[in-house]
This record gives sequence, C-alpha cells and structure tokens, in this order.
Amino acid sequence: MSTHLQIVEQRLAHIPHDKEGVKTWLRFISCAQLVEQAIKTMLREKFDTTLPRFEFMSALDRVPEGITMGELSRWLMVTKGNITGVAERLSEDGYIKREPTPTDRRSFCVTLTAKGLKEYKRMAAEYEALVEEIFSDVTLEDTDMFMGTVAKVKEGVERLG
Amino acid sequence: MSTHLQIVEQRLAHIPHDKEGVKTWLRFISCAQLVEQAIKTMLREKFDTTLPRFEFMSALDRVPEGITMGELSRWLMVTKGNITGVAERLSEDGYIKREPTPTDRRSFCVTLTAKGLKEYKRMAAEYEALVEEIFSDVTLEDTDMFMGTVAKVKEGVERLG
DNA sequence: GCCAGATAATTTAAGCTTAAACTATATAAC
DNA sequence: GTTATATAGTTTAAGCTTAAATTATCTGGC
Repeated sequence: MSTHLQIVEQRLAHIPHDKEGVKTWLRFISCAQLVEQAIKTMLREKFDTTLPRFEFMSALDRVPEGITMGELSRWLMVTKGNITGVAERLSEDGYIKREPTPTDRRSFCVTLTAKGLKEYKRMAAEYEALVEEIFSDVTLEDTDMFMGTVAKVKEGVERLG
Repeated sequence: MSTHLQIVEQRLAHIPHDKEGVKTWLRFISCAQLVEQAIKTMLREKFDTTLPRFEFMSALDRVPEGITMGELSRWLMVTKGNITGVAERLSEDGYIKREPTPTDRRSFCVTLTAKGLKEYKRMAAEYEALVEEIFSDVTLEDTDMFMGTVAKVKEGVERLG
C-alpha cells in the first residue's frame, strides 16, 4: 500500500528538472490536501459533518447579530448558489435560522440557533486542537519564512492580471 | 470589492493569538486555493476543461503503454468511483480509450488517444508556463525552507495515527 | 472441479461547486 | 410615477467527490 508521501515523490520524479515552480506547487498542494483530508476525516467521524458546513457555521459564529446570504457568499468566497444549498441543509438540521430583514425584503438575516452554536463550539474546539497538533513543530521562524514565500506566490498570481 | 487577500486578513483577525497553528493553516490553504483557482480558470478559459480531467490525462501521459482504472485511482489518490466518472466523460470526448486487458477480464487498459495526447501536450505547456510564472519569484532557498516546514506538517499529520 | 475470500470496476445516493438564467425587490434618473 | 438598472437570492444543469453496495472475475485451498 503506497502512502500519500510516496505517491507525491513518484509524481515529482516525473517532472523535468527545469520546472522548479511546478515541483514546488505539487509539494505545496499535496501538503494542503493532506491536512485538509485530516480535518475532513475528523469532522466526519466525530461530528458527522463536512468542512463546508463547518466553515459556514464558523462564519456565523463571528457575528451573533447575523449576516445576509450575500455577505456569507463573499466571506466564504463561494457563489451565492452554493450558499443557498449549504444553508438549506444546515437549516433542515436546525443549526441555523433565516429571518427576513426589515429594510430589504429580498434578503435574509442568517444566524446560528442555540443548538447550532453549541454544536459549533464543540466542533471548533476539536478543529483547533487538531490543527495546533498538526502544526505543533512549525516554529515562528518557519511561519515567517513561509509567509514571505506565500507573499511571492500571491504576487505571482496577481501579476497574471 | 474585497480581494481574496483582504478577506484572508479579515479572517485571520478573528483567530485568537494563541492559535498560531490555525493562523498558519489558514494562510497555507488560502494561498493554495488562490493558485488552484488561477489554474482552473486558465484550463476553463483556454481549453474548456477542468483540473480533474487535466490530472487524469497527465497520469496517462506518463505511461504510453496504458494503466488500469485501479492504478489511476491510486495514482490520483481518489476513489475508483471517481475514476469511472471522469473516464466516462473523457472517453465521450475521444481523449482516452479503454481496452480490455488480456490477462484479467475485470480490468481495462486506459490510454490517451492521438487526439487526447495532442490536446494534453497543449494544455501541459500552458499549465507549466502558468505555474512557473506564479512561482517565478520563489527562490531555491525559499523552496528549501518551505520543504522543511512541509516535512514538519506531514509528520504532524502522521502523528495523528 | 468447487468454494471462500479477495480484487476490478461500476452503480447509487448524497453533498459540494460553479456558471448562467431567473425572480423579486430596490434604487436612481427622468 | 415610470422606467431602467442594479442587487439579493434561488434554481438549474453539469461536473466533481465520496462511501457503500453491487457485479463480475480471479486466486488459493481443498
């Protein structure tokens, strides 16, 4: 049985030596996927939920007064159609509620229910513990260097126009 | 209009100071998503295709003699059901072909067609140019430091059991 | 040969995601 | 007030993804 790490090494071996950027990108994305997979597995096994649902509830936890679907869409950086679907399922489970806003009859004010807040707090504690454990050997110096690299990559993306 | 970068900074501001790992993870995944989005946009606009289709064809390009659905599943680190679906659509478009293997009547030998190979080469050139451009300011020293951090994160995930 | 267990691939049901079309409402210009 | 334009949210069609169940085939032990 091949591990994630071994497969990534095999894939790197097929990339020409002059493609340093491609190799770095493959290392980058495979590490991100590894961590994300660990988070998804934890959320599924311990809370029978998904990362998009968790992130949706996390967005609501910041703002007890509630926010609109459009604001959620911008905060989570996904389409409004996406928000509609996730909200529908969270609402069915009684974790969130959508109430009309007095000033604009087109929009809703979305908030966590008491049940949703309680469940979110449980999930957030496990999530934070998991991520802190995964990153526990990463030092502040590592993070500083890493942020410098991230800044260069982001500039690279912005250069594209 | 908020940019990706601004939204990430706002999200970081809501994370407690003692959660360094969570902050680093958010920076990590947001950078990965930014690059991935640039790649997906390029593939859609220039080739009317998707990243999973590109990766599928990339896996086939390595092995002109062809590989089975199960090998593709392991190489791409996705379920076999996933492979069935993507293969079906690529086959409809004439980019790949599935032939029975002589030794095992359960399995198929999957290869790129001439059309598929030609299209893949065009896509791969644009993909490599794009990624090299995005990572062009990242130095070998950056990459070395980054790999050290990645190794720590991977160990962190493996520690979970 | 026969049978039990393993393996290759597909199917199914559910959820995530997007782009584009659509409905309803708001806002601004006149 | 009417009209044009913009915005809030939903719907639709298509594709990606998974876990679990299923079908067909293979392999080893007898």
